[in-house]
Amino acid sequence: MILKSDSPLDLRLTITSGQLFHWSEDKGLFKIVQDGTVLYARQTEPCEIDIEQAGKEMGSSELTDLFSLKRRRKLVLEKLEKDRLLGELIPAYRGLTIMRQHPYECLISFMASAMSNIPRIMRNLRDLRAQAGTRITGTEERSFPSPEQIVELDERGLRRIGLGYRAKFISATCTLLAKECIQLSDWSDKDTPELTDGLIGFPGVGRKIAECVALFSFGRWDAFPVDVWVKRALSTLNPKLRGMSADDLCEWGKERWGSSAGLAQQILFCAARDGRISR
DNA sequence: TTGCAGGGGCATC
DNA sequence: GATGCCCCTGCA
Repeated sequence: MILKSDSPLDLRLTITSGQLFHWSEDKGLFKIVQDGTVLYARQTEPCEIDIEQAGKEMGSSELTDLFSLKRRRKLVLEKLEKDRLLGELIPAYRGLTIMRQHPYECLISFMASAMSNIPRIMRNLRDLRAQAGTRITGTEERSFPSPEQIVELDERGLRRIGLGYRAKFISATCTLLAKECIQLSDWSDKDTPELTDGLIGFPGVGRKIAECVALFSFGRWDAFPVDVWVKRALSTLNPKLRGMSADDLCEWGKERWGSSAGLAQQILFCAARDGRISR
């Protein structure tokens, strides 16, 4: 299946931008595992991605949604380009978009990311899938385990994977999800503050993770997760922000960029990580 | 070898 | 609101 975008869409930039953990690459072919599906995606043109899949088939509208192709990204970028802090960074990240992941998988994945680093996070999550997930037919991959499967694995199993102190939180959150039969997708009707407050209700989930889940799985482009990279980027670009707490910077970012805050955040994160914002 | 930081959160003060 | 602790890894 061919996915077409009305503006440049950089598959590599998007997949490797730190928003998604369940992927691997072989010579430009990206394999993405999510929600019982394995996607094999390749960039064919600047605005075009070729996708094949195995397991639970996604329809074209679901794939369009996954890559946020219905969003007016061009308008968002035009707005950010006029911003004094971000303007010069935009050309390098024009093809970057925000994907829309499965909410539950996104939540647990970002819980696993706390005080970690990307290679380790991806390894932990790959091991978690391998040990507790269900085989996806037609592939060697296993899906992300359900809350029940993680509860069964137990905190000890999660610790053996190397999740450390995160194991207790992940186990407790999955116990809650299973016992209360909570479907996070039912939370789509909530406005963003209500949604993030609800997510913060889970053990081990604070402001940062809640904003990530709102942005990366509920399509809330008004969310603004602040991690150490974004914090560093902001204090370099605007010294007045130095010393502000992550929570205050979160408010500041939402205030400044509104419905474009999420993409602004992702650009700041990538630029800081890529060394484009000199310290 | 040791020390430290890495996409946080929570309890305690 | 600040501080210490949670657990593990990779890197200097």
